[in-house]
Order: sequence, then C-alpha cells, then structure tokens
Amino acid sequence: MGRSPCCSKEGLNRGAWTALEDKILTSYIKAHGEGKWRNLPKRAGTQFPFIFFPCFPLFPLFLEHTPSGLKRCGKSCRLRWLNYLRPDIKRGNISHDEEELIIRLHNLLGNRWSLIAGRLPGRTDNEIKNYWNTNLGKKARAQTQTQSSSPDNSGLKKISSEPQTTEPSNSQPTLETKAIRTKATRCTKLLYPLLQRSEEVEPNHTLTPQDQPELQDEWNQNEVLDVISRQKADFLTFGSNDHVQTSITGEEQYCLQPFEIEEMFVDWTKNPCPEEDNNATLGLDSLEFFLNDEDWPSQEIPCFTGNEN
DNA sequence: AACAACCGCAACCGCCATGTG
DNA sequence: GCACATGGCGGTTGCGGTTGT
Repeated sequence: MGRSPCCSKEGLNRGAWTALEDKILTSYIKAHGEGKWRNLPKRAGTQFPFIFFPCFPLFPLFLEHTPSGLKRCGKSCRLRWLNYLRPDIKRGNISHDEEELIIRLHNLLGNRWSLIAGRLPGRTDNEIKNYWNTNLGKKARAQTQTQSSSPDNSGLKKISSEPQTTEPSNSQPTLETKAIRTKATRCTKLLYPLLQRSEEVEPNHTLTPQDQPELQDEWNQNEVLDVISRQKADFLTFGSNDHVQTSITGEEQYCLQPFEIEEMFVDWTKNPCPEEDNNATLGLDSLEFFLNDEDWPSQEIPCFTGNEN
C-alpha cells in the first residue's frame, strides 16, 4: 500500500504564485505563525476576507482569484514562504565573501544546501543551490579540470586507493598516503558541545559535559563546521567515541567541540598514524575534503573504523 | 524582426526522517 | 513496534527572460 499524497492535486493552482496568493499566505502566517502546512491552505483562504477587507469582507469574491481557500498544496505554501516571502530573506547580489564561503562549505559538506544556507544569514537553501548550479558549479568544475592537468596537484582529491608505485620525488617523509574511514554515521548530531573562553580554561584541558552543563547547547553543528571550513581550528582530535574534537587556540577563545562525523579522508603523509586505541590528532590541512562523498574512492581501501562495537 | 538557443530561478516532485497515536 | 502524518531536503523541471544568429 503506497503512501497517500501530501494533498489532492485536483483543483489546486500550480505554477507561479500571484500577488494575491502571496498576501493571503503572508497575512495568515503573520497572524498564526508557521507550521501545520497541510491544513493551512483551507484555513488561510477562509480568513482572508476578514483580514484584508474588514469593512467589506465579500469584496474578494469579485476578484478573479476568489479565495475560497488558498488553492495551493500545503507543501507549496511552505516552500513559497521559506524561499520567498519570509521577511528576513536577502535576495540576489551574493557577495564575494558569501561566494567564497559557499565554495568552502560545499567542499566540506557537498550538496547539503540547507546546512550551507544555515551559515549564510538570509539566504535559502534553494537560492544557494540555484546559485551553485548556475555559477559556482561551473567554476568549480573548470578549476578541477585545470588542477588535474597541473603537475603540482596537492590535496586529498589526489588520494588514491591504488598502491603507490612511484618513489617520492623529494625528501618528504615517506609515509604511505592512505585514506581512513570512520564509522559512518550522518554528520547531523552533536554529541556534547562545549565552549570555553581562553581565560577560563587551560589549553588542551579536556572538558566533559559535566564540567559546564549550562554551556552544552551554546554551539551547534553548523558553527563547528564553519570553524573548520574557515580553518580557524588548530587541530582535530580523534576521540574514542566516534567523534572529533576541534581545538581552537589563539584569538580570544578556546573550545572543544566534539561532534559526530560521517566519514573523512586523512593524508597520513601529513599526520602521525593513529594509536592503537584509535586516538589521533590531525592537522586541518589533511582534512580539507572530509565529509565530501564525491571524493570517496569507490574501491575498497584500508579503513580506520573508529570505535568498533 | 523572427527564431533558436541558452540561462536563471521559482516551483514541483519524490524520498527520507521524525513525531504521534 | 507499527502505521500514518508531517516537515524537510535535494534533484529536477519548465517557464520566462535574454542573448545570439
């Protein structure tokens, strides 16, 4: 038995929204708040005349689009509100800084547009997705092509699961380059966020949630990813519970930020090998593409699996 | 001027995760 | 534990505007 559709499509308007529909939806949400999208169209339409025409509530009946209920699917209403009508939305004119941040976050997160949008106030996931598809995606592809044709190609996109057959061309350490894979869980859950000011805590002191329970919710996943994407963190530390801690020193704050990770690459030419107990401290320069599925080799490779159950 | 090709973006669709009874 | 409702997300579509021929 299949799922029932989100709503019946019969008799509903489709395509571009009219100004009147926008008004109905906006005024309803301003009066009643967001949510309950499924029932919103019916309720919004029936209240419309009293909102806009308190002295002559039957006037809208003479309009071309008689609002006997907002004739839109609830999902469509939600999308229209979130992507277009919300008052705090910025539209167009994506700045150079925003563009750079999008590129960095996309390297880090892949096509997780809502996560990326969460780091750009006033921008919607749809706008960023469109912007990427029409502008940045082309740039990124062109850049990748020029990089792949360049002999000086450093970075994890080069990491190969094939055995290395050539000798290192210089006197760099000859640790074998390999990728590691943590136990794969989606990177959507924060284990126990902690935040400390530098004057309040010794650097490298490992905090526990019990140390400062009132600060547990101060940071969220997006902020952690932002810190990493801007390379503000000094290093990451593998813990023994399938999470990574970022430590940020310098500037005015120091924090430990454990969070779950999905999977990552590590270039071991730039890092010490993990201890047997699966603890390792990693330089950020080796983690540029972690969480990016596209860079994950298709072939089976030696994996570091974090904490096995 | 007319048409085709291209482009940007709003909107739609289907799937998945989560909440609820 | 199950079924269903709902919200959220990312991929895709198609319309309307712009540019090229």
